[in-house]
Amino acid sequence: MKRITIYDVAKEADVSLATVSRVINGSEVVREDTRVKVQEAIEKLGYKPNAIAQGLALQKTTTIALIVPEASFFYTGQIINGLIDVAKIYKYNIVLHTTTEGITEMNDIIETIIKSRVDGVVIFNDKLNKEELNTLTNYQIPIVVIGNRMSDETVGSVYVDYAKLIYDFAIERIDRGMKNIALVEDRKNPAMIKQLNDGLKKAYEERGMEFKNYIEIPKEYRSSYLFLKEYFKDHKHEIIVTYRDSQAMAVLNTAKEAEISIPDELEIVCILDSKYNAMARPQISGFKIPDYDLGAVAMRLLTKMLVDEEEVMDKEIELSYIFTPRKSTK
Amino acid sequence: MKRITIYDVAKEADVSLATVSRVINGSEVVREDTRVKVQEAIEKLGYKPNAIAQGLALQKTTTIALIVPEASFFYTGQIINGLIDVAKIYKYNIVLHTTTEGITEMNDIIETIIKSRVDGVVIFNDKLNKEELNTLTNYQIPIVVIGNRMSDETVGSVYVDYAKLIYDFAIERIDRGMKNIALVEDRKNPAMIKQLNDGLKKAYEERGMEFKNYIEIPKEYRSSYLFLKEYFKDHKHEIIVTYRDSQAMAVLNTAKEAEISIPDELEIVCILDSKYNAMARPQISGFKIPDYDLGAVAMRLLTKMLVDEEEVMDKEIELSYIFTPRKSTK
DNA sequence: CTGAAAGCGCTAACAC
DNA sequence: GTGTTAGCGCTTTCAG
Repeated sequence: MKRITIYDVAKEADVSLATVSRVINGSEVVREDTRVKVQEAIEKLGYKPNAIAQGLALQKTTTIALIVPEASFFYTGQIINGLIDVAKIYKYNIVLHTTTEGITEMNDIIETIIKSRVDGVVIFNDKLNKEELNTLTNYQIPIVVIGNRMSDETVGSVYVDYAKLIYDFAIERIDRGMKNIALVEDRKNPAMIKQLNDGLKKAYEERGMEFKNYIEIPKEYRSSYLFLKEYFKDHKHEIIVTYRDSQAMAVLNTAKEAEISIPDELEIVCILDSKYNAMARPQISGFKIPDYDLGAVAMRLLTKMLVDEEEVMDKEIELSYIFTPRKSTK
Repeated sequence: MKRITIYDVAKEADVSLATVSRVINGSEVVREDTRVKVQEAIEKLGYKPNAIAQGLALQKTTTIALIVPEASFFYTGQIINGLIDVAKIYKYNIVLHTTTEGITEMNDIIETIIKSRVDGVVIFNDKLNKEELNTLTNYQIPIVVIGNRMSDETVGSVYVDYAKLIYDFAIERIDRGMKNIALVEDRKNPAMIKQLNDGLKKAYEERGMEFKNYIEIPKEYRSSYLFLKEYFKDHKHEIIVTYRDSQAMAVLNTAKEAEISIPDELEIVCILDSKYNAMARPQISGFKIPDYDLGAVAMRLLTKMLVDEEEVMDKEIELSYIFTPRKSTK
């Protein structure tokens, strides 16, 4: 099947290529019968406009780049779904880039993004430093960050305030007399853990105490599970907070093995809720983070920035969350 | 920052644009000093070649389309990672398309894929019927299917033979006297379940029996869990096979609640293994499917097809699996 | 080894 | 309403 172009259609319909172009783009100024004639020619030849050529002519690709940390599809799947659904509405294509933990290939990614002339980029949380961000903004590429508030004027951000989330939670618990709250490190999400740590610190300070129960997983342990198994031999807390479901389950399993009764002696709370929390026994409490919305709102914000150029107020959008108490909470 | 083009670089370096193009593309025939001169100009101006224009000129986008079912990032994440890693090596970009269960927007997706002039497409399992596939092949777009063997000559496929997998397993168990094996329906993955069902049927037939324990989840139940809770009141099996981890956990939880002892009275096996299987108590046995490899091999196959045009032998690649017995197996 | 010029497929003034 | 034509930014013969 020969590549068929707008010229072929023009010839077939016996009009100029300009007219075909008008028909394709739904321009109003085409007489009905010629429109039909062109449509038929298009149909007959199976013509599909070449988006690349359109992109060149229009200086617009209707494509955005999405950068996500590689391993985390477990946690970002819903966000991506939200993003894609909105992108579909606005006919945007998404090119997917992933960053591998540790390997700083971010420069390569930015390089290909610039070359590919996408209209905008959405990036997950903290994997972007100031300098890299500047490279992008220098090339006038609108950016929306998911997961972190960004103070930068030029980029948008959509996030959940984890510090506030855990702060509110901690204050409430402390005031009910549960002063022994602990937070489990998560090597894969240092930025999140920092926010949680900050929130806890603040809560404790405000109640005239100091937050000390940050449970670090020593490097020599391959998994949280293995470490916690040891940890519980001589540690006790009233509440343990983890970021991911798998860590919550590690706490759950090791606590049970140490014969710590849940929820009577220990409450377990997982920040990032998932269906697996509900499948654990006892079921683990969690915060319902609006992941789908994070993606959808981010994409919506980006399209707005793409249309209104600079004139989008409110480039920082904070979404809220809901605590879902389950059996791991008294 | 003004958009800077190859002309600007040419002017800056005082050469023709043809020469700049040669430098960009690493053509051998450029004298060293002019190459340096051009490089410096590129550096100075911060020039990045416009991939869109290159695409137009070369009739090649170095981009492939990836189509995955929307909800399933949980199960396809690793496959995507494998695919992306290989794509990176060959400098291919990936545009991501998702299909929503039930909604037949496949035609829209195919439409945009054709328009976007990608070099090839990778699609997950069975979400593609013959007709849609033909649309793509008519436009000469190489296709690789992940998850199903395809008999079609023009498309490649990378898959695990689930029928064989479960057949081997069943034969082994039956011969050890465990004749009461059951399979749980999975509405989200009918094609997979069909393969499993076929494999079980074949195994039973060969042993002079009939396979009857296909556990359908009636539509009125919102989750497998709710149904299985009822089911176990008057059903008993020696082995229950599920496709996804969440179903295995539903079996696990409901069986425990029905005071069926695992693994003594009931063995649970999950086809698609995951870390959550290992976190359950007792830990659930599973088959280690080479998901990352499925993606990586698919992408590698596609690049081969892209280069060698038609001349790729062995367009059907079967990958194997490993049974991982855990505590849910005696 | 380098430059001139045609062409990739399409859009958008500008004429008619 | 419709056609003509000049780009969009780059690659690639073909001369020189």
